[in-house]
Amino acid sequence: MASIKDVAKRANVGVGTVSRALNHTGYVSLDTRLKIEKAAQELGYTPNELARNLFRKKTNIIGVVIPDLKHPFFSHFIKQVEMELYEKGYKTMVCNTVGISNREKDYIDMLRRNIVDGIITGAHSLDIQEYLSIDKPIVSLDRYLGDKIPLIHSDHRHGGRLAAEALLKSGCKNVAQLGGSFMVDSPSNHRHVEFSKIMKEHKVKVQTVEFGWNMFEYEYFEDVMRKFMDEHPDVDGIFTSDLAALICVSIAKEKGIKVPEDLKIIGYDGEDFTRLIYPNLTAITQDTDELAKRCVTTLLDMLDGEKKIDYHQVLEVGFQQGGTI
Amino acid sequence: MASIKDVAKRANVGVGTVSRALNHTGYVSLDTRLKIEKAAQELGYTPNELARNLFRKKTNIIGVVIPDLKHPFFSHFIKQVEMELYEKGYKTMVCNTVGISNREKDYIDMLRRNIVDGIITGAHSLDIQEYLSIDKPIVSLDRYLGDKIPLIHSDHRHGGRLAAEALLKSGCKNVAQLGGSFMVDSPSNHRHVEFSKIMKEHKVKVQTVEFGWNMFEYEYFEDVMRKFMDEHPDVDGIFTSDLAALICVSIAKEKGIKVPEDLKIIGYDGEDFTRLIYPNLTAITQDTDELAKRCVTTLLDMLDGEKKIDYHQVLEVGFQQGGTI
DNA sequence: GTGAAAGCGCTAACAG
DNA sequence: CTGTTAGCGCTTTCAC
Repeated sequence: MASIKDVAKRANVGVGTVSRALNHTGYVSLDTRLKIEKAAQELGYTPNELARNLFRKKTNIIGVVIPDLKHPFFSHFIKQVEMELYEKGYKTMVCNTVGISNREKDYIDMLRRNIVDGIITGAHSLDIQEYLSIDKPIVSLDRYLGDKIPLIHSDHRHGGRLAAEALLKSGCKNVAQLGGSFMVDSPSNHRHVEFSKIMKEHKVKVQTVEFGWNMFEYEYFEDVMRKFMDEHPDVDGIFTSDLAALICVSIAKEKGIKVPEDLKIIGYDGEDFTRLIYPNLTAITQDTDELAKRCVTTLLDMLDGEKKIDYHQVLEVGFQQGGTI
Repeated sequence: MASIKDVAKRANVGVGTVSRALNHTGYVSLDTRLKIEKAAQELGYTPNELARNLFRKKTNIIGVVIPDLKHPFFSHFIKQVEMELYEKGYKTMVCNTVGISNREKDYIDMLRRNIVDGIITGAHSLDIQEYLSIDKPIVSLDRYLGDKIPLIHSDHRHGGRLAAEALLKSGCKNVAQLGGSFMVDSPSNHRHVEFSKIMKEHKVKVQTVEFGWNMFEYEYFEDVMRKFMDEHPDVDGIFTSDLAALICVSIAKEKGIKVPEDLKIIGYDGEDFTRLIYPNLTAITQDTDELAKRCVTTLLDMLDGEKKIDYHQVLEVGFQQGGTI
């Protein structure tokens, strides 16, 4: 690989001049610039980013840590994050935490080692403690990581309320909610708290089933859902994640349970694939694109250092009227 | 940030010794090692990977270029790739090419700039020419990029055959296949060639609809599928991608067309979400996990330099019997 | 305008 | 066993 030295030699100039010429920084006479460009061209010179990185102490790489790249919500999120980052001149490094303990810690380490300039994390595995000691740019999606780390999430409480109201309005008397692990303190759990609260206020029986910690596999949801439905044939309304909701619709159909007549189902997230069935799944929707955008701009603002940071951003949820309620 | 120099100073030793002690390379007396470890500890020292990278001319980062991170096949693929790479000590950088021209080129540039050690590409946008000039490790999924670049793909020809046979066996007389752009020479298009060939051999009418180039949006598939179904109510068998197939099932239901009685539908890829409907989608399945694994091991073997590389790996496809055929 | 030189933080070779 | 030194390739003063 040709280095800047080779170019300098070939153009009969110093390396500094080559650097200035190629980066359009500082004065270089047209004459020598052309000489340099020609030499660079002939040598097929490409600057070595590694050397630049070392000098600048910056890689322009952002790490994105999420539980499961395959999950519809997260794959949507990361796609959008990647596109936003690209537009701003950054590259995206990804990390699946599911199934492997300590990966989140590895990633924090990458911040320390200067491999990434910042991190957007949507993972829920690590103890908060680990984060408190870091003073590099981190933005969190859906999980409180201390006051120093910006937190961005949908208004899940409102999401829970909307779901509850929809089920109530359609006359449910015995509902259930199945949701992600409540062990971690995440705003995303607020939907279940709120849901439960409203149901109780209306004297409607509500059961809550907790999904296993960091479980995102399709088969797992199916197992849990099937078992639940077998044991509770009397439940007339279910509130759960998109994936589990779709599975629920499918199991209901298999069992000959009429949806929405005998069982109302409402999902959460409202990703694309909930519109792949007919009728569509009724769901509370998150603005995934906007969540991604906020995470990116907030992180880049932190990197910038000048901008004022909003440490707690809450996005509105929506309602997707489908045919399952 | 504390550097190795600081540690050396604090431990009253030379930087070389610190390096050796911390990396367990070369001899260091127990005594000094302890001194060094203590100093490193106290300073909260973490080696700067950037400097290492520069020295080693290696980042341990692999770039993965795919059309669309949100697409179920690709998000599955990339999840698996990421996990395999992590296990082998590599990090994964991702790149969505959809919608943005030239991103693939940007990525190849990253190889030149030493930002990534190698690339796994599943994208279909760039002219092959660009690849021919590269002599760094690249592995291609589903697209022929010249004899120097290992090509890994499913036996799509067989996939097309299986789909055709299934449709024939169930008595279809007038079928259609809708598939990805045929402009690029990709083994994945072979399924349509084979499908068509077999149908013609059996004197069954077959229409072929080509999806737009690099289109992966749900709405787009819905538009195309709906239009097609409106214009061809007489078609009794459809072979298309998972996503489009599911949409097809949904539209059929909406229109009151009985599946599989009046319309047989068979998908391609057989990702998880085809089992989210009841009855499940009948589909030709790819072994996505194995594809990912092969891509990773092949790339790492190239990086290794010692191993013998298999330049053309073809994986068997499977058949998922659902209820749509 | 331009060249020389220092240095980013680390590793490896080479004397001691 | 350990300290010193010479780079890795680039950017940026700082003289000339």
